[in-house]
Amino acid sequence: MAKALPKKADFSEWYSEILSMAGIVDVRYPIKGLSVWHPFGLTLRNRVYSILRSLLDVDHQEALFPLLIPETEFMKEAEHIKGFEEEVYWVTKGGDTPLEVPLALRPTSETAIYPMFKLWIRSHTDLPLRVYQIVNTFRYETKHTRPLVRVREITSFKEAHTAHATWEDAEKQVHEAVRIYSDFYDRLAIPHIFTKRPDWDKFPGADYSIAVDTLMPDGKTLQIGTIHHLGTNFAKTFDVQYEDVNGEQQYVHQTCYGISERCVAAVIAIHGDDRGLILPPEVAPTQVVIVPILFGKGKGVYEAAKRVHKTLSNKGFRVVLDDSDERPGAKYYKWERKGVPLRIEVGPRDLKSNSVTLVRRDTFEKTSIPMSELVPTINQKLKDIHTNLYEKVKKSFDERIVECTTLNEVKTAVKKGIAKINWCGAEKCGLRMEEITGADVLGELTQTKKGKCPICEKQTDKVVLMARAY
RNA sequence: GGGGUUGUAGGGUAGUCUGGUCCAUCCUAUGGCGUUCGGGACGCUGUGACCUGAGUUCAAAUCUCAGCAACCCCA
Repeated sequence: MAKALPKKADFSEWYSEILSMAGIVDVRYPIKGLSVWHPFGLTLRNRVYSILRSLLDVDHQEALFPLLIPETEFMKEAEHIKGFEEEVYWVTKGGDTPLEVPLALRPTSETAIYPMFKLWIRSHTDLPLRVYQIVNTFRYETKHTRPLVRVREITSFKEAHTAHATWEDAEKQVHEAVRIYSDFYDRLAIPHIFTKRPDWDKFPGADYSIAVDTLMPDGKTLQIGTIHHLGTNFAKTFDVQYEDVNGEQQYVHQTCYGISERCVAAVIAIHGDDRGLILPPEVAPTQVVIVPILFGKGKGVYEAAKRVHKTLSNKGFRVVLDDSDERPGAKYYKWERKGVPLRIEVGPRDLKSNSVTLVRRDTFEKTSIPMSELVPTINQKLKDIHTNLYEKVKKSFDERIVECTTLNEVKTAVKKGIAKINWCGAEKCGLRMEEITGADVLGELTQTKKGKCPICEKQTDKVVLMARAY
C-alpha cells in the first residue's frame, strides 16, 4: 500500500499533503513563503488561467509591466503606501553599489502602471482603457504562510487596470468585473459570493472594494478575488488626465481587479475528497487515463488500449495511456489522487465484447461502453462531471450560509460557515461585532432585509456576511 | 508583535545530555532483475542523510555563536 492521504476531515493536513502527493507544489524551497510549481501543478494552473484570459481577452488587452518600481513612484500615493509599506521587499544595491533610488518588488502594480497611463491617455477617444497582466508579486507576509493561500511570492497575480471618463463608467466596469469573475468561478465549479468590503478593510487608495469569497471545507472563507473602484484617487496622484469633448482636461476614473493562485487553491480544496483531487474536466491536465489490464500474454489488450488512446487524442481529449509496470490497483489510486475525471479500463473481458470499462472519479460509477459509442459518451460524461461537481459543492455552500439575528447565532454559524446579519453600517458597530464573535465582517450584500443592528439596535436594511477568514 | 521547541536519506525515528564505538534503523521512498497484473503484489539485490556558515578541538550529527527553515503557545 502506498502512503495514505489524511482524511479530508482533517482539512489542514489533507491540504498540505495533497499538494505534495498530487504534485502541485513543492514547499521545500528554502525560503519561507515561496514554493515551486511542479509540472503537473503548473499545467493545472495554466489551464485555470487560460479560462481567465479568454474571459478578459474579449475587451481587455494583455500587457506586461516591470517587476521593479522606483521608490519615488511607489511613495506618491499616501494611503496606498500606508497599506503596503510593511510588506514591501526592497532592492537597494546593484552589485556592491547602493542604488540612489531603492526599487520595490511590486506588491501590486498600480504605481508601475499609472505613470504609463499618464503617457498613454490623451483624449476621451483613448477611453475606456482596459489592460491586464499575469505576473508575480511579492509581499513580505508576517503571518503564518500557507502554500497558494498566503505566500510571499504570488506567482500568478492576474491584475486588470482600467481607466474611464466618468465615475459612473468606472462603476459599470466594476459590475462587468463582477460578471467576469462570476463566470470564471462557474467554469471552475467554485461556489462564490460577492460583498462590498467595509471601509476599514478596503483596498488602500480605493473609493470602495468588492470581494468575492468562497467557503473552504473547514468552514473558513477564502477571498478569491477583489475589485476596486479607484475613483480619481490615483489619477490625481499620477496626473492621469484626458481632454474631454469640450476640450477640457479631466481626471480619469479608474478601477482595478485581481485574482491570485488562490483560485487554484480553491479548486483543490473544494472539490477534493479522501482519495485526492477531483478536477473539473475543463482544467484537468489529464481528462482520461487508460489502464490496460494485461494478463500473461495480453498483447491484444495493449494494442486495443493504444487504439483507444489514439481515437481519443485525435478528438482533442487530454488522455494518457498508463503502460507502466505497476499493477492496475496501484494505478487507479495514483490517478485518482491526481483527480483525473475519467478512467478507462481495457482488459480481456472488454476486448471480447468490443467495449471498454469507464469509471467516473466523482461518483466511482462504473459502466461498460461499446467501442462505437466511446467518443460521445466521454463527451457527455465530462459534462456530467462538471455539473455534478458544481451541484454538490453549491449545495454544501448554500447550507453553510446561515441567516442570523443575534451575535450568539453568528458565533455558532461561523464555526461551520458564513453568518448573515443586519448591520447599521457604522464602523464602530462593525468592529464591535468582530470583537464579540471572533469572526470577520466580510462585507455587505447588495440584497437588503429589514432588521436591527445587533450593537446599536438602529433600524437598518443593510445585510453583512461574517465568517472566520483565511 | 512576544515566547518556546525543533532541524539526521523521499517520509518516520534512534543517537546529541556525557565529542571518538556511527557503515544506525523502520517504511507506504527509490534503482536493477525475475515472477505478477479487473482496486495499493512478492522475492532477491542495491541506493540514499546528519539545515547552512563560522568557531572550539587531535577529533563535531553531538559543544558554542550566527543565519535560514519548520512547528507549537500567547497577544
